[in-house]
This record gives sequence, structure tokens and C-alpha cells, in this order.
Amino acid sequence: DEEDDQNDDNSNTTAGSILEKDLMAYFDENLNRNWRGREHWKVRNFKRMNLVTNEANILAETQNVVRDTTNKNMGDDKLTDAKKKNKPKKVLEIDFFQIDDGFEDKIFAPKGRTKIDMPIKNRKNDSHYLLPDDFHFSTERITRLFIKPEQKMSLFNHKKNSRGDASTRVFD
Amino acid sequence: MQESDGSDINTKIFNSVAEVFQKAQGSYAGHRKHIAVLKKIQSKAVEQGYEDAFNFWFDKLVTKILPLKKNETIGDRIVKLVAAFIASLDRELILAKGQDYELSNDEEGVFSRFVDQFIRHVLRGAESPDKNVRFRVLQLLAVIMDNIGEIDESLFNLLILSLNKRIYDREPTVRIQAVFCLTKFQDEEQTKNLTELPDDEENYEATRTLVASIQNDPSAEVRRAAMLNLINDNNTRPYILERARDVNIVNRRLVYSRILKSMGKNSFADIEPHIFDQLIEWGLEDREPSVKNACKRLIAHDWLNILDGDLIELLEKLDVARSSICAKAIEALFQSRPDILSKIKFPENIWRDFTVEIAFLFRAFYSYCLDNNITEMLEENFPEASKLSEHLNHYILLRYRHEGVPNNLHVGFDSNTLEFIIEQLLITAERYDFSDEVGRRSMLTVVRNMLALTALSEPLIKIGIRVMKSLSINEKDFVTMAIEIINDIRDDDIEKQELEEKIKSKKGNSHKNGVSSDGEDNDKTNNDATNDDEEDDNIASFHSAVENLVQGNGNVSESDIINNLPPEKEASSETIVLCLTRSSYMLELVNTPLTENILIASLMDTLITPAVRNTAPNIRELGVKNLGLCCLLDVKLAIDNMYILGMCVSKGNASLKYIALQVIVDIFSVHGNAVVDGEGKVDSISLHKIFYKVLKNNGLPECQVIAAEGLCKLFLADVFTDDDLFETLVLSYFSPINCSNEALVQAFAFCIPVYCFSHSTHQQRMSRTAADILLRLCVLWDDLQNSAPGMNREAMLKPNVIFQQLIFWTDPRNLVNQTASTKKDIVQLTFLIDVLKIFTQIEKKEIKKMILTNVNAIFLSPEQDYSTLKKILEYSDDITENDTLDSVSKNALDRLRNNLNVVLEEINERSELQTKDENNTTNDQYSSILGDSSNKLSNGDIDHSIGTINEDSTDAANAPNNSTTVNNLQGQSNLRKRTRSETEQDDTLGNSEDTLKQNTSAVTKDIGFVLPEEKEDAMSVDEEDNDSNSFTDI
DNA sequence: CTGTTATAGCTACACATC
DNA sequence: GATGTGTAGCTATAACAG
Repeated sequence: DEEDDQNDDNSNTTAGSILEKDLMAYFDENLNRNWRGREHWKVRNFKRMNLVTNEANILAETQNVVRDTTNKNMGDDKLTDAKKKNKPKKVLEIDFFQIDDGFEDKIFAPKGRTKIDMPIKNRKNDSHYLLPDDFHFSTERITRLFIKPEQKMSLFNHKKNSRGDASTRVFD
Repeated sequence: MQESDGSDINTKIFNSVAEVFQKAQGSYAGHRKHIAVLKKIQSKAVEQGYEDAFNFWFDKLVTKILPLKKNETIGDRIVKLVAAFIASLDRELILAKGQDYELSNDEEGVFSRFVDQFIRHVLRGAESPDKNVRFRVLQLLAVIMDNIGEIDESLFNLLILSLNKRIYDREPTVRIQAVFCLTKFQDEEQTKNLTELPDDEENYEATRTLVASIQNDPSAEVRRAAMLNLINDNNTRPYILERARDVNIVNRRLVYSRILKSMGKNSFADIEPHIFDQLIEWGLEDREPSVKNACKRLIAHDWLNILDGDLIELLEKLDVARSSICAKAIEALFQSRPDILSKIKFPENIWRDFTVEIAFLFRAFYSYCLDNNITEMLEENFPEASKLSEHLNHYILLRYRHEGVPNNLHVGFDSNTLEFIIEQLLITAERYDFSDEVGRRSMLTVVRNMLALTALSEPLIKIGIRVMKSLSINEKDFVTMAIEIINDIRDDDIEKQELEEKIKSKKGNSHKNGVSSDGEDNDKTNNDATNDDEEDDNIASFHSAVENLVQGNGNVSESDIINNLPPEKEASSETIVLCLTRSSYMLELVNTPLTENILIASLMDTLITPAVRNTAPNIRELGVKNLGLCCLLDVKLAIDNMYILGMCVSKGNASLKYIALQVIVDIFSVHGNAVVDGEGKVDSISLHKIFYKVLKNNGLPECQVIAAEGLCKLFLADVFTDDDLFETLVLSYFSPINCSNEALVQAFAFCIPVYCFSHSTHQQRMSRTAADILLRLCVLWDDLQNSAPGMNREAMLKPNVIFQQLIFWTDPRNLVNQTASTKKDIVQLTFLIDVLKIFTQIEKKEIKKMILTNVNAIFLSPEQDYSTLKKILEYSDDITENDTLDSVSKNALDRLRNNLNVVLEEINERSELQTKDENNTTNDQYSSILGDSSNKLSNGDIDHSIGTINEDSTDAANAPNNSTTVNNLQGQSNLRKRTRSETEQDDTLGNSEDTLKQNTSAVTKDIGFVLPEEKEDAMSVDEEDNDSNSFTDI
């Protein structure tokens, strides 16, 4: 616990120094696939930031790695086992000489009540399975001012300064 | 024929064919031989009068492979064998016919009977309940389709009917094969009918069916099959090419890597220009790198090769003058083909003969070299600045004056071409090396005089001003020059008006009072001609000005301009627009505060303020934009104008709203909250209300987007921190009334996660509001499901998905600022507590289930606060006891409770372990700080207290709060339990006095959210909307 | 250089299974 | 309808021939 305490302090100091542009790139990268929003987002976990390199994280990560590798080894064994079981089962051969009377009846059986057609509602789709227009929202876009695009606001690292002021900067 | 002989031969045929099949299933190796054998068996059978027997047994044996599932190698081999056999027979026949052989034994008849029987046979399985059979049947048909020769009409009809049924098979694999079959039945006639005949359910034309599939089939692979096999002509091409926006990545990529590539040179001629542009833009802007790369490769590799490396020709095809995406295209080109860079040369002799393509290449090449620091190329290819300015001047004169320049070379140049060339040169000039003073001065002269031309197009004004900025010594110099140009334009106009008035009054013409130029138009026979005259005048003054400047009399001092008092007459509205356009582009580049910029202050008085008050909408909008730009330079000015800007948003028409809203957001972005709430300032609440109003008004979707994007910015910057406003923001993301506003949805899809994950205070705000958001949306969804059939029920996400979203947004593991304490973060837990708290307000079993089944997505960890976890457990127990749940929900809830117990157990174990290990020292310390932990000291509490002593501000702020809220919650929970049971009893009696009822009624109000006529306060979380309407007065 | 072939590795999508 | 497994269709890299 004491270590945790220590690490907390470290993280607080290092975390503040993440560069704004790295943060912007981070969000742009991670939200690239989710641009359509709504039903199109996937629970894909955000790629964890590897920008912060404080002791706590290294510690935590190494611990995870240790656990992971042990797990992986176990899992690997299981996987390979499973694969070995699966692979040899493909020794199928048909005896074309064996023709019993009824075999065609099964194959050409009437569909009966089995549903072999697509539901009607799936046969037409107004979207035509096309993507919507892409408005390309990005950190670049939301940091620049509407009427003065050359001027960018600094969104992520303003916290330390003063609240309620977006402290704009000008990049030449 | 004797029976014994007959059955003997019959058996023989069966055995022979079966033997072939038996061997052929093992490998592809002997297929050639097998086919020869089969042919031999067949011809022998025919000879002996046993044609039917062969057909019978062949078909029967094929039947055996029909149940084999897709990709079963045995099945595939036999299918191949059949295909190869039939193809071989067909080929033989064609060959024989071609060489006019006498067909001795009716081979043609044998073949067509064989095919006929085979197809009829396999079609028996076309509607088999076994999907594998259906797949194999269609697969067999597909592979023989090319080689079936002529089939009779009844079979043809049967086949077409079957295929048109199977195109709607349940299984995608079957449909894919059906598509393959149908592609063989296309012809030109059908594609014509595509556009000429109306849609018809009973129309079984293959092309029409395929077009329906390419657009409507849910399976990407089916659409892909249709795309790649649909006949490619003028009628079908749009359907194929629109797949460049297919939701499936592979399909999109194939448009570039296959379709367009195979079209080769025809791509340029056969595709309509606007579609062509669109394709390139879609490709180069695609979110998927693989699609983007496919498009880049198409342009930079395939197309350039087709054109023998002729870059200029490629640029012609890309239509550089019209298409804005070309800059990206050529950048990709330079990147992937560095070899062509060295081949690009701009010799002196082509300088006066630029085409749009050369001009574009010139500018793109320059930018690329500059961006990539290829200095040797820069020195080699680009002239000194004074030369550049000369050339620029040459094209400016060509465009804006018709005489005095040798015309013969440029007879074909229209004004658009020239303007494009000028623009390219100016873009180059903006980043040119002007270290040579003579060059700088001459370019400055050219640009200043260009900007004085009243006929100058807006893009040229924009880039001209930018060039002037880059040429200026400092910002003050820049502003001085720009304002001088603006004043000159205005003064000239007024002078001209006065002159004309004199002439008119001399003529005794009565209609002079009509507002200036509008009246003038009547007198002019040809508007263009007059403009040109005017232009010639300008060019004359342009020349004299050049003279002056070259002689060094150029710069007018600041005081000169200020002393040049504004004339009393007003400039014409056209002139005002010219001035405002120039000033806005100037102001966009200015950063020094207004207090140090007296000239701009004067511009405010003479130009901008009157423009804002002007009645002409376009002038007023430009005025507001200019005003906004000035406000960005000065807080005081911003404060003074907040009210008027608010009025513009609340009372103005759509386009005024649109610009004023942007201005307000930008002002907040720059000045923060300093512009509101104070002596003589606008109330921030009133401004919030404006945002609510715009956000809710789906009649103006563009404004909604600005409001949403703007609010997100301001929340991100922590300028705005109001929970209710934030809640409204999130609600509008999920609201069904906004489902068709793509830009809005995308803005939120980007901004909300950025907000939640950028800071823990942001995530806490989401956590605080999330439960209420969820509740409101659940009610809304329920209502939507029960609404009139006309409503689109898909317009809204299901509550379970919304809940998942909210869980994701409140997950502390997604924060960017990952620290060791992240694991202890309880933001998500407090959200869950709130959800469990409002759980009883949800009435529908269906919705309860959707909530509970997702409850386990919450992140639990023994690092988290003990009492909070405990609280969740208590709520869960409460629900289990008092609610009748279906088994799925119950299981989910039990799992949550189980997990909670495990975690709590672990915390207990750890703390016990710790107390043993650490000999009480630290614990004593902390317990004395905690003071009240009378029950077993838990590790969670310790962690928490550490957080409190730490300087971690958020923890410090939250710790006490959380514990109190938790306590309150418990109280409320008990209270609520009672209320709830009472409610259940009272429900039938219609008692509506308790708080719960109040809540529901509040919620019912929100149903108006869906119904446009009642939408007024539907979305707004803000309760009293009607009190202070600061912006509706006046 | 350009194009082909072989190889391994990757990811979004499809399929199977419960 | 959520899950895990399988696979199509690349992408990258190298070696090699033309």
C-alpha cells in the first residue's frame, strides 16, 4: 500500500506532462473506427495509453505480463490440443458404389415447414448498405475555432491554469 | 433388348461411372483422365442405346455429394469434375461445329439431353430443407452455366424461376451461387430496361435482380459477388461504383483495386465527372487504410502507368480545376512515386503559358518540396521572387484587362482558368522565399493592387490577403495595408456615386433616391460590359499605384488613414460586401489585441457596426462574422456584444443563427466565462437557454450541429460545467428525432468519448447524469415502440445498447490519465448505484431485463471502495427480494451479487492479512484519521483515506461526498421501498401525490421529445423554461 | 526497375454452437 | 443473440526472373 501511495504521487506528476498532441493523436486513433456512432460502436477497448511510464504502471504491467504468460501457456496447451483433435477428423470419403433406394428422397425432401427463404423485411434496406457521409470529426477539427480556423484552442492541458478559460494558443 | 443383357450393361455403366467418381473424390490429379473415361462411357452407352442409363446414373451419383457442406474438399472435387466434364463436351461440340464436321451420332442431341436432365435433376434439390443441398445445387448450376449450350424454353423458365427464388435464400452462400448463375443471363437489352421500365415484382430479368441484390442484400459477400459480376455498362455502372461506400471494407477496396483498375483508360471517359470526383474523394478520405491505399495505388500506379507516366495528362483527367481532392491525390502521388519528382521541371519558357494543370502541379510541387525540405529541387525549379510576381501580374492582367497584352496565346483562356492559375500562384507565393527585398516589394505591389480590384473572386481575396500577411513586416503593417485597400474601395464607390448623381441631376433624372447601385442597373444596358469598364479604370489606377510604390511612396501612414474621415455618403451594398469580405479574411489572421490596433477599432465604426445593423441579410451576416472576429481580440468588445449576438441566434433567420452561434462559441472558447455573469454582462443562464433551444430545434439541423459541436468544445475546455446542459447534450445524441442528422450523430460519437475519457472530472459528470439519461431514454424508447405504426422504431437505440454505452463511457479504465489509482476509481460504481436506484421506476419487464443483463459489464475490483461495493450489493439484494424477475435477469443479477461477494470477500481477506503483517502501525494511523470506522476496517477504506490525504484533488473532493451520498442513498432506498409498495397499491386508485408519480409525470412530459409539436421542453433538463426570456424581449 | 511467386501474419467478417 | 472459432482477402517481405 505504501508503494501504491508512492506511485500515486508519481503518476500525478508524470500524467500531467502528457503532450497535448499525443493526446489528440490518441483520441483520433481510437475513435477512428467509431465515427458512425450509435449502433455502430463496438465495445473494443481503447488501446491503453503507453504514454505514461511511471513505476506503478510498469509494475502493474509486469505483474499482468507474468499472469498473462502463465495463462497463455495454459491456454496454448488447450488450444493446440483442441486443434490436434479437430484436424484429423477430416478423413471423410464417400462410397459412390453404395446406392440404397431411399437416399435421394432424403436429399430431395420437400422443404416442409423449414424456412429456407429470407424474411421479407430483410429483402429491402433503405440504406442500401452504404456508409453515411463522413464529416470527419477529429481533435484537429474540434480544437480550431469556427470563424477563425487558424487559431486553435488548447483543450486538454488547460486544467492546471485556470478553470473556465480555454486559454487559446496561436500556432503560426 | 434382353433383360439380362440390359441389366448387365446398366450395371456396367453404373460401376464405371461410380468408379470414376470414387477416384475423383480423392484428388484433382487424375481429373483429365477421368473426364476422358466418362466421355468414353457415355459414347459407348449411347452406342448401345443406353444413353438414358448413363444420364440416370451420372445424376444419381452426383446426388451423393449434395449434402456435403461448403468447402468440403470431396464435394468441391466432384463439382469440379462435373464442371470440367460438361465444359469439355461443350467445347468439343463447338469445335466440331466450327470445323463443319458431320456429326455422325447426334452428339448435339445427346449433350443437350444430358444437360437438360442434369439440370432438372439437381433442381429437385433447389428447395431442399438442407442448406448444404441447396448450396451444392446452386454451386453445380453456377459452374456449368457457361457451358450448357442452348436449353429449351420450359427449362429456361424453370431455371430462372428457381434462381429468382434462391436469390432470397436464407443462406448467404446459396445466394452467392444464385448470383453467379444469374450473371450469365444478363444482356444489354436488360440494362436498358433497367432505367426505362418501372420496377416490377414479377420482372425476372437477371440484371434487375442483380441490381436489387447489390443494393439490398444483407450479406457483404453477396453484394460483392453481384458487384464483380454485374455487366459493366452505362446503365449499371452507377450501381457498381456506389459500392465505393459499401459498409464492408473489402467491397469498398475492390471498387478501386478491381473494378476501376480493370476499367483501365475507360475510367476517364466512361464515368461521369461528378461521380469520378466523388470516387477519388471517397477513396482518399476513407477511414480504412487499406481502402485508402488501394485508391492511392490506383491513381499513382495503375493510372499513371496507363498514361505512360504523363503527369499532366493524369491531372487533366482528374480535373484539377474543379475537384478539390486533387491536392491530396497528388500528394499521394509524390509520396508513392518519388521517382517522378526529379522529372518535374519548370523552364522559363513555359511560364507565360501555364495551363490549369501546370499551375496546379507547380503549386503542389512547391508545397511538397517545402514540406519535405527538398531544397535542391526548390532552388533548381523555382525562380526568384520578383520573377514570380511578374508572372503573377501577367495572369492578373490577362484576367482583368483585355487590351494591351498579346492576346493570341490566350484566346481560349476563360476567366475561370485564369483565376485558377492566379490562385495557384498565390498559394505558392504565400510560402515563397521573400528574403530578397526587391522581390518582396514587387510581389506586395502586385498583390495589393490585385486586392483593390472589385471584381476579384472570393477565393482570390482570401488567398491574396494571406499572401499580403506573409509579405508584411509585422501585423500592424499588414492591418494598415488591408484597411487602406478597404477604404479605397469604399471611397472610390462613393466618389463614383457622387459623380453619377451629378450627371443624373444634370439630366434632371428624377429616380435618384433609389438606393445607389440598384437604381444604376436600370441605366446600364449590359452589366458585364460596365463591370469591365469599371475594371479598366481600376487597372489604370492599378498601374499608377504600381508606379508609386515602386518609387517608394507606397506605405500610407496610420494617421493618414485615421484622418481620412469616413465620408458621409454610404457605399453601395455590393461595395460593402467587398469590404467586409476583405476585412473578415484580414481579421482571421490578426492576433494582437484590439487595444493595440486602433485601425481595427476604426474599421468597427465605419464598416462593421453599420453592417451588423444593415437590413440586407448577407451584409448583416458578414457583419456579424467580422464583429465576432473583432470580439476574439478584445474581451470588452465581446462582453458588450454578447447580447446582440444572443439576439441574432434567438431571433435571426437560419443563416444568421448559424454564424452568430459560431461566434458565441468562439468567444467563449477564447475568453472563457469572463464574458458572462457580472456587472453589465449577459446572464450565462440565458445563453444556456439559447443553446438548449438550438439543440432541440431539428428544423435547423446545421445549427444543431454547431450547437452540439460548440457545446462539446466548451465542455471539453471546462468553460461550461452545467450538469443539466450536459445531460441535454447527451440526450440529443440518442434522441430519435435526431437520428437522420448524420453530422450531429457523428459529432457526438466523437466528442462524448473524448470528453469522458479526457479527465476524471468529465467522467464524473457523465456518471452523475447517466442514470437519469438512461431513465429518460428508456421511457422514450418504450413510448416509441408503442407509437403509431408510421413511426420508425429503429430510430432509437435499444435501452440495453444505451446502457452499454453509458457503462463504457463511465469506465475509469478508459481514462487517458491512467494511474495506479484508476483501479480504485468508483465513478462507474456510483453510476450503477444510481441505476439501481431508479430501477423501480422502470415499469416494463422487457426494459428491466435489458438493464439487468448488462449489469455485469461494470468493472469490479477489490481495489475499490468497500462501502460502495457493499451498497451495490444491498441494492441488488433489494431488487432480488422485491421484484419478480425472469430467469435470465435473475441469473444476471445473481452473478452480479456473486461477483460482489467475491470482491468483498477478497477485500476482507486482504485487510486481515495486512493487519497481521503490518503490526497495526499504519492502520492505527489511518483509523485515527478516519475516526468513525467502528466496524471492521476494510482495505477499501484505507485506500480511500490515502486518496484523501493525497493531493489528488478529485479524490479529496469526492471522498467525503461519496460517503455521505452513500448514506443518503441508503436512507432513500429504504424510503423508496416503502413508497414503491404503496404505489403499487395505490396505482389503481390513481393516487398521484408522491414523488414517484411526480417523476413519472416529468417523464411523460419528455415523451414530447418524439412528437414534434410538443418538443418544447422535452429534451431540456432545465425545468423552468418560461421565466426569464432575456433574449426574446425587444 | 518491374512483375511474379512463396511465405507468414493480420483483421473484419462469417459461421457454428450453445 | 452472445459467444468463440474459422476464414477470405489482403499486406509485407523476400527471393527471383525478365
